[in-house]
Order: sequence, then C-alpha cells, then structure tokens
Amino acid sequence: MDQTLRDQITDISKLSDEELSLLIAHAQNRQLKKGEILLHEGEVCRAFYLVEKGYLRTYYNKKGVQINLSFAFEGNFTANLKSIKNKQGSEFVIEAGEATMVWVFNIDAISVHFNTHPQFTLFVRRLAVRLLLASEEYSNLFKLYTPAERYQHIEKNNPQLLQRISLSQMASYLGVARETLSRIRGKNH
Amino acid sequence: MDQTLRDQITDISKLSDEELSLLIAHAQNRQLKKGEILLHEGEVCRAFYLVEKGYLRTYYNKKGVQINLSFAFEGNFTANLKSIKNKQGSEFVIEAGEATMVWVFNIDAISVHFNTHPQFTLFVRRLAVRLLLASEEYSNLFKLYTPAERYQHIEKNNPQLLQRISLSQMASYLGVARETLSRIRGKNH
DNA sequence: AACCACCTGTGATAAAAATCACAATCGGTA
DNA sequence: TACCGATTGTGATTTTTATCACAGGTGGTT
Repeated sequence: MDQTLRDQITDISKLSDEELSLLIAHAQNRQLKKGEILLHEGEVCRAFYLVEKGYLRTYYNKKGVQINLSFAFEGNFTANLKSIKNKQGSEFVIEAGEATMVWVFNIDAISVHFNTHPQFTLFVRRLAVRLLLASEEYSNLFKLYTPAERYQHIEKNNPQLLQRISLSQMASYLGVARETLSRIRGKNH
Repeated sequence: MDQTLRDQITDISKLSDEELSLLIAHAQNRQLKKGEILLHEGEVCRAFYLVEKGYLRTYYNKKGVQINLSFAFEGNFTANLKSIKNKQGSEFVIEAGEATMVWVFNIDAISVHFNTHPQFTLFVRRLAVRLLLASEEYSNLFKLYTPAERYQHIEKNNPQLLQRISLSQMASYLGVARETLSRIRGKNH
C-alpha cells in the first residue's frame, strides 16, 4: 500500500526498514482541493511535502500577479527551504493545482530523532541538495536561454509538464507573456 | 596566521580543533594570475574553493560570449556542485578575476575521513546548502524583477559587488546589455 | 609625454516582447 | 442543444531592450 511512499523516500537516501517506518509514522496525510493553499505567504515553512496525487504549484505574488516558480507532481518532494532554514516567513505560496493528496513531513517532529537516527539527518540534507540543484538547473534557463530556447528545453527535458499544466501557467513559469508563448508554440508547429 | 581560514570554515559548521586541523591539512594553496582558469569547461569539479585574496568568477560560455553566473570574494567559498555531485563535466568555467589566492579542498581527499569524522560530512553538506541557497536567491532576481529592479537589488543588498567588478561584468551578471545597464545607472543618478 | 588597451556613456536604429483587444475553441453542465 | 467560463490564437500597437557606431575617459607602460 505505502510501498511507493517507501520507494520515493529511499530514492533520496537509503534507510533501514525500522527507520523508514519511523519516518513514515511522522508523515501526515492531507487532501487538498484545487486552489487550496498548503503554505501561505508569510508563514514559516516547517515541513517538506511529498505529492501522492495531483500537483503542487509554488508561486510568488508580485503585486497581485502570480509568478510560478515550481511544480511538484506525483512522487516528487517540494518545500520552501529558505524559509525552513532561516525560520523566516515564506515569500512564496504553495498551493494545489488540482485535487491533491500530499504527505506532510514535519521537520520538528523528525529532528527529534536526529541524534538517535543519523540517517534522518542525511536524508533531509540529501533531499535539500536535490531540491536546490533542481532549482538551480531551472533558474539557469533564465540566465542562459531566450524564451523560445526555454520552451524547447522544457519540451525536450520535461515534456510531461506540458501535458499537465495550461499554457498560461507555463508562460508564467517561463517568464513570458501568455501571448508570446502561444506564438513560440505556433512557430515550432 | 590561518586563523581567518579556521573562522571561515567554522562559520559554515562547527568542528573540533583536531578536525579543523585535519581539514586544513588537506587544503592546497593556489596562486592564480588574472584570467587564469581554475575549473575548465568539460572538466569534472572535484573540489570546493575558498578565496583568500582576489576573486573567482564563474561563467557560462554561450557561443563565445561569456555569461557571468557568480562571483566569490575574500572569505567566500565556491564550486560547481552539479559537476561534483553527478561527476559530470562542468558546463561552467571558474577563473580568477584578479590576481587571486585560493584554498583548494579536494573532495576525494576529504571523503576518506567521512566515516571516522562524521562532522566532515555535515560540513560539506552545510556548505552545499549554503551555496545553493545563495544561488537560488540570485536566480530569483531574474524571475521576479525587471533589469532596473535587479540592479537596485544589488545596490541595496550587495553594494560591495559594484565596487569590485566593472560595469561590463555586472551587465553580464544581470543579464542585460552593457549599454542598458549604463542607462539604468544614469537614471538612478 | 605619448601610446595603448580597456572601459563607459550616448545617440540612432532594429529586434523582441509586452500589452491591448477580440475572436475562436473547448469542456462541462443545465 | 444552448449556455457559460476558462483557455488559447492572433492582429495591432506600444514599450522595452539589444545592437551598432562612435566619442570620450582612465590607467598603466615605455
């Protein structure tokens, strides 16, 4: 039943069966409706999230306009690491893009076991490095490529993203106007 | 003599005196002339670098045009973490922006001690998280701000950068043409 | 001082993208 | 089927930025 959950955790870092069970015992299950917010702006993030069904969208609210920063689909983790690490209010919002089921791993609950289970420390740090490397990869798109090249990069390296989210959401993610992305897409026929 | 070196390391993660000495024993000192390359394109990065004097510039070579990605000044670490982690050739070049003195911490040399000195593992991971969070912070400039806002953000949060590097280097770092940055700067009088 | 390499400012023009406006399409539903 | 809301395509226009060209300026070196 929660075998996939176990697989997704051990994909980050190997844990003993006992440690796995202990970690999972701390995971809380949450059901979110489309548009429901998991982490509010200004709220300190105290957990990382694993998506079981649906997807989570992270965005920045710039004067009422939402700028998409990341998407996490089935089997992927997400969090606001800056907020967690610095214990500061989140600049970003994490919300459900569809009806979504997530596992919530509360950091405080887990950190209680850091001394007795050093593998937990490793797991959390590996997860952080993985999330941050992915974030760096994505953000280099903006430094190194033009809007059209960014779209082609997604087409090539992350095509499932195009199936799951609307053109408008993708335009915000790629940092271009919806109309511009529509024209880019038209050119590539 | 190397008290500042010790301080810069313990700023990342606390180590015992013995561990500090062991770590420092693995650090190699390198002198670089202006323009000398520390990490070549295609080379696998196997170390992290601590700048003692001068500065290191990381850039991406796009069809002969250098696009600046980061600068590390006195007391700061840098590396190509993606290359280290995935053991893949670096897409980026790290070179000295001035006559520069660096401490080179070879990962393989240090990892030998990971089992006997778990604090080394922690140190490396903390360093990685710090570098990646800084990288994320910087890259959000591109998603969230216009060129003029980016420049003002640097003026406010990192003014020493403007003292140390030329307008041309800064323009490449901010992702705008040199002329555009000159005009932005003119407007802010 | 004379020279040179490099950097910066600025005008003119071209290219790219944003914005505005509106028509067309698609799904779900009464 | 007819309606409604959300999404997408597309033309016209404006705004922003890049590109090109060139004129100072600066600092180091001989």
